Amino acid sequence: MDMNDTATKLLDAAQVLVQNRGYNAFSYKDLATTVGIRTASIHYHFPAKVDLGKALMARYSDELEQSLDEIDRKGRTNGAKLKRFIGLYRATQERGAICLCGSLASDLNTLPAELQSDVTAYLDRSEAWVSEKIRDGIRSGEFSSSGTAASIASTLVAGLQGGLILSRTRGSSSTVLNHIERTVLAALKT
Amino acid sequence: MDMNDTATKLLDAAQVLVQNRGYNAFSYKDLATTVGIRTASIHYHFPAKVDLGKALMARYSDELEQSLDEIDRKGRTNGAKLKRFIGLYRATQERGAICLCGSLASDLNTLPAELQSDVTAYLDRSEAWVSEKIRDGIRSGEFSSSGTAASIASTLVAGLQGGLILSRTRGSSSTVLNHIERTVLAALKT
DNA sequence: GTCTATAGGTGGATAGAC
DNA sequence: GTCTATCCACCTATAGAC
Repeated sequence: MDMNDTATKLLDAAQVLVQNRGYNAFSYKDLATTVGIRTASIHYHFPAKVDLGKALMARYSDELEQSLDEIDRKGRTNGAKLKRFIGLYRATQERGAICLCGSLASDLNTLPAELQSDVTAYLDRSEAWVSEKIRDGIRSGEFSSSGTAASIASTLVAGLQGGLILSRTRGSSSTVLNHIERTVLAALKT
Repeated sequence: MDMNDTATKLLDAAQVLVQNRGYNAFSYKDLATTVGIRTASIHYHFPAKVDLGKALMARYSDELEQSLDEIDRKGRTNGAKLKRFIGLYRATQERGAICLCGSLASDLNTLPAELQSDVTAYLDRSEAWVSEKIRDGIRSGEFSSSGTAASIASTLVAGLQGGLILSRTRGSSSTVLNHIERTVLAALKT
């Protein structure tokens, strides 16, 4: 899979546009301008917009799995793994963007059903992974929480998605993600 | 101000549409169909779409102030006040909607600048109010937190906004807001 | 694979009659 | 205040030449 083929360039450009403007606010024309071809040519690679959306979510979900694998390999404690997970969102924030999935989720009711389910699956997967790390940490004594793993995981994922959205109104100096990290990690040491 | 005049009906319909589908995904035609007039007539009340958006935010911000006033009057403790604040979001969730401001914030880069600043102001105000309750609670000894008021306030507001967005992918049985309430209130008793 | 040309629909918005 | 009629820009998508 050539990283410079047209399909990949289109996916890259589309992802930036969705993360910055939303699924309904970008057009094949925007894409065509960015990549340097005509709108009709895009339809050769992605017959309909929903096909582009599906491909976007497929790639984004693959990348999530790779990131989680890497975190599981490199993180030495569950706490360190959670910090690395939060780091994924920080990287998005630094680009002034929001999560691809958060963007799609906020437009959920306007999406084709086949795209909705991909969004749901991604968010479920994120939450399940976080929940697992917290559960492990509680079992091993690393954490000692008064709350359940599910409660804290839910709070973290919601906070990260909302935090990215809020931080765009604050500019690049936003400290929302730091606040969330601190609060959630503190909740794991009660 | 007649609650049944056309302008109010238009605002009501537009608010539902923005909270369910987003600012860019609703049209004057949708509005016209709902209210039972023609699209051209809408322009008499709101010359441009941005005027409608501004009016929507003005009303929503007024309602926030009223709600916060009421909460300050009726809530007996800071903890009770925070629970009531979370209750505002629960009401939105039960309608299957998201916060008007969360919806607009996720489309922020596509909005006219004059609307962007209204969104920012609303979110800042929410966070400032929450922060104040937490600070009061810490001072009075009701709370005993290891985190700062700003950190926890930020986490709560981000969590609520993100929580509403996530809970749409989970259907009406979503318990995200309960999780957030539990986690944040626990963070105030460390 | 990419192009030109075009279709068919929808967007916000305006002019002017009533 | 609401209507009809209309404008022009934009959207996704298709047909068919190259």
